[in-house]
Amino acid sequence: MPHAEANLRLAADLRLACQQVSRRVRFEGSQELPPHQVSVLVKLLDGPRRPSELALAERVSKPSMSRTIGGLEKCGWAVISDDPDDGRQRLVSLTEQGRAALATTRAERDHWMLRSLEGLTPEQRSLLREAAELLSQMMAR
Amino acid sequence: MPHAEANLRLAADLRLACQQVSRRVRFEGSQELPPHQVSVLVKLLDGPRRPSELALAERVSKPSMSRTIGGLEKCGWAVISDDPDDGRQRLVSLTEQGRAALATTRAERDHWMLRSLEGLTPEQRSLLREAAELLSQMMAR
DNA sequence: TATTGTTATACTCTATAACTATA
DNA sequence: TATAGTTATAGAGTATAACAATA
Repeated sequence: MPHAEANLRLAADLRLACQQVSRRVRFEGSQELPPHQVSVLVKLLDGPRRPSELALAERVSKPSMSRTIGGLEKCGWAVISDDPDDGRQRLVSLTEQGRAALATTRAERDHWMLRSLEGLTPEQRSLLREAAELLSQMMAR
Repeated sequence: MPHAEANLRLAADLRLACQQVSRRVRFEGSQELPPHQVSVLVKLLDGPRRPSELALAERVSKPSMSRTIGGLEKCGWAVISDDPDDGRQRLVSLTEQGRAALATTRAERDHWMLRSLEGLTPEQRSLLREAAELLSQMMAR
């Protein structure tokens, strides 16, 4: 079946292309914040979260998340407060400095991507716009 | 200028989509080989490489690469030999087992991507094929 | 007794600095 | 003296197991 082969090649090429973009964005786009911190800060944009929620969402262990949010607090990018209703639980919240640090990192990465788009035709940009939307939908499923 | 804003949004969306694909491929696609080992094994596919070449290409320090290739050798996925012409230099080569381990990991990751493509129309697949090719060209520059 | 989170401990990958061997 | 690579050591980030506090 030639369809199956073409699909597999598409899968391989698309995966490699996305991984290459991702890798280069991370290495060349910015060195401000490490990836695991960025990922947690992004989740905190929507509002405060409990450590175990974050650990589950980030697919890391609870001790690892303890350490990560400890680092964020130490840097002044998040604050950890006690839950008044349940003494076992805690709540991690983004600070203004954290929001600013995240914005800087994101802007740097976007700028790297923007430079990669230089020289493309309007048709090529349109193609990538549609592809980005489709990929985003696929990943949301 | 509305063009600049649209381009920035494209850059941000495309970056996020690629990073999301990359992240999920890595977490959900396979656990066989760690990313830094995969990356080195891929470079060895083209032929033997010197440790310092690999360190430069991977953007890691020479001691870090020493450790990585030491691990590859210990697992039987690469062999490290001396250069007969220059006693300072060494050469890292892929073994058949290394080639097989890499193929397995890649197949697992491609399969994950293939599942993500399920349910797409021929037009959508065609869109992603063109996008993958374009992204690949952009990253090669 | 179950749940939330932290501490204790260890492993991996990273780095810089110091060292060995060769040119 | 310069270069290729390794060893020494330390700093992150990860994990599991054991613990403390609370429900």
